[in-house]
Amino acid sequence: MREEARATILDAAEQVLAEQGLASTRMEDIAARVGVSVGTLYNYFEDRQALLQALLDAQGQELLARIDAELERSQGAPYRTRLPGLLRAILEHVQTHFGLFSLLQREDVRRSASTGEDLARHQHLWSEASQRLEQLGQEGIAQGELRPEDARHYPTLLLGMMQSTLSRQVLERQPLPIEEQLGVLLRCFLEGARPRSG
Amino acid sequence: MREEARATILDAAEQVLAEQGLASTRMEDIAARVGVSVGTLYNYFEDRQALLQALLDAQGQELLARIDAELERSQGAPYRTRLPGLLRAILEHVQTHFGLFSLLQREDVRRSASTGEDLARHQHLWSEASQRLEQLGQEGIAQGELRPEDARHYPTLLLGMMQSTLSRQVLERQPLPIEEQLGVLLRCFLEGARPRSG
Amino acid sequence: MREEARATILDAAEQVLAEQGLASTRMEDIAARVGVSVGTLYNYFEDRQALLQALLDAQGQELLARIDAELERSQGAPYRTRLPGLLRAILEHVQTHFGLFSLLQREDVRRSASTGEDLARHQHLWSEASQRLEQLGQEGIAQGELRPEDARHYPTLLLGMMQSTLSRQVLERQPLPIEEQLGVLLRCFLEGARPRSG
Amino acid sequence: MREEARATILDAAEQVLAEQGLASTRMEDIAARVGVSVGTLYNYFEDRQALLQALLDAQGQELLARIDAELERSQGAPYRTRLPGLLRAILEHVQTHFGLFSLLQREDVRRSASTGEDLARHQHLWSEASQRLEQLGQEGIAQGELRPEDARHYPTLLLGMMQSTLSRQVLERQPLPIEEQLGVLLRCFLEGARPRSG
DNA sequence: CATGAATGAGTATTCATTCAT
DNA sequence: GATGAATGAATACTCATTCAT
Repeated sequence: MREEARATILDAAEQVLAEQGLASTRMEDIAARVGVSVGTLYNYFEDRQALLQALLDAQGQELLARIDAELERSQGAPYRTRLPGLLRAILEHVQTHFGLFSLLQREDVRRSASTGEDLARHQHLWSEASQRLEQLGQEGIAQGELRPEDARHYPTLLLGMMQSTLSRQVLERQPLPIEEQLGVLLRCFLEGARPRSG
Repeated sequence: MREEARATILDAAEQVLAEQGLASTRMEDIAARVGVSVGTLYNYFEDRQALLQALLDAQGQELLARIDAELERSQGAPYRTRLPGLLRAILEHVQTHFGLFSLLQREDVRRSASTGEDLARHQHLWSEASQRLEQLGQEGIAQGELRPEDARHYPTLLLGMMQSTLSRQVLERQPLPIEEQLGVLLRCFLEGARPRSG
Repeated sequence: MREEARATILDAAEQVLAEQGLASTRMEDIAARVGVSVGTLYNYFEDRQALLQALLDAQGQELLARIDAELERSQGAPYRTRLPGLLRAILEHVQTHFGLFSLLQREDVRRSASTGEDLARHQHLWSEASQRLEQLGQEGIAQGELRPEDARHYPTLLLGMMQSTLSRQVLERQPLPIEEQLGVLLRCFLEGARPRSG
Repeated sequence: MREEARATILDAAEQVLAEQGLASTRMEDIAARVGVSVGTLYNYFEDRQALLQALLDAQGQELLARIDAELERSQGAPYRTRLPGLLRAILEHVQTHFGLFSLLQREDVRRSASTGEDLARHQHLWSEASQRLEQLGQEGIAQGELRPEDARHYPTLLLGMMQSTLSRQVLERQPLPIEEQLGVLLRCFLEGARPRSG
């Protein structure tokens, strides 16, 4: 199966990339991890760039699929219930693929592309995810759970808080249980840092 | 002046880096931007790594200096006044050096260091900035302006929101006036997204 | 065959080295001589230093092997017969690889090694060869053919005389038949320059 | 004084050369040793090659002068007395400048010269020294102290024995007193290694 | 004359990519 | 389809040399 082989390669690529970083990951490293020779990589991907791109695309698709699945699952539930579910889904995905998630926001991928195609894809993923969050946000507003004022910034802010939280864990090598992260995020996002009187 | 020359080089390096990205910035590009030959770069910096490191260090120092200056200026003022000032200082700096700011969170810098020294420096900058934010946060708590519960996460969350906001502007090529960003950040951070009744 | 390829490269390297000298032999020169591209050299040797080292090692091994073979062959024969055989073996080898032989006594190789490992190997080769000569010398003493007094200097002196003889031939571009060299060496070493009366 | 400055530079050059080797001695190293700037070096020597050449020439001249002085001093004395004096003079000189002496036999110097001029000078020094030894040898023959048969090889052999003796001392880091070296050399050269009966 | 910052040609080394087997 | 040796363009870095001060 062609697709199976591609997936195997992408898995290996993600591992190596997470371990060695973008710049120091050589095609041979990936091949070695898969257990094949470099030539084989080129039978499945046009070139290095295409492989990386495919990896990012795959990750993006997986994340979106996960988001959609969660939204599907919780359909009809109230915003207060759906938001935590969605955030947990994202947190879990991003934590699993943290190495790549960092890469997603990195410029190399953008820059190293001769065309601006990569940038477009990245933008696309980001905006797709934002859209889902925003849609849910509309529900929140409709249910009186969110201030409508800053609505269009909520996705960005939420994603930013998630990322910095995860980054900090990596830097300090102190992983936090997902539930705790979730609690902090929800409290701060929904209630704000200022005490609510009464 | 040796220091002057170093600064000139670092300026050029920042420009080129922001334009071309870490991976595709060659020493010759930087030299060309300064208007000197490669050899000259090596008269001022041990090697490529040292130059990049010096650049990051300089940026870090500048940011911390700016933060400290602002804190100094607003000393004694109430938290509600000081926080916006501090955030504005950070926003302005980061916006000015956005290209590099992205770099700061990129792994290449971490990975390419054999010793892991870079990681340490990055950690250090990050934690220094966080410390300042946290100290101010303590004031906020003391003045009853902040919930003490999630205090240790506030710096991380604030920095994360700032970064994602800036990232989005870059991706969408729609710069936001600083005052507006500030407004969104303060409202969301302090008041939260959920409407405050009454 | 990996070993075959390595040997081919080493052969080419020796030629180029002998023609151009250590300092002006570029990796590309060697590659060109072999008829491959530079990259290929690096498929077989870690780096320039490793290639040179391998070359010296190979030469050393070959010389020692030749010495041992000759000693083996002449085993049991009287000293007066064995010495000429041994010297001829050495002379032939050194004459064949004269370019490299000069290199062996050159400092670059020593100095360029960060670890001093090269020095050790050179010492080792030199002392291995000396040992064989010394052992044979012991036979000579036992058979009453050598004064025991300066025994420990004989190997050094013999090797020195051989080298200077060969050097002179190179400088003056007047090669001497091996048999003649052998004659001079044996007469001078054994009988001395002062006439033996009677 | 122009000549004085040149001499100072050459002294420094010899030191650095002996310490670091030909390949790793940079013009700046020499300048630093003298305590001047690189530019100054170029005020006294055309280029690096010229400086090195001047150094070798100076050494050669010094050695020849020393030999001539010794020959002058011992003029009229019997061969048996003059030879040790001459050898001692050479040994002392070579031991003093051992670093350079090694260099003298190295090919880099020859090869790195675009013209074959260096080779010529080296040949010249070598042959000048040999001539002196040979002349003395003629006396030895005339006085019945030397076999005439191998006369033209004596200088080469003597110089070779001296060099290998010195090399060995360097390699083994066990300096030998000059008198002892002299003894070994004279005995072996004059008497040979084979016992003289009766 | 001395200085030493600037120069830039020259080289070792890497690694994505190809293609004959 | 898999292989992996060969390729060679690309790049960091060095250091002899120059020349304005």
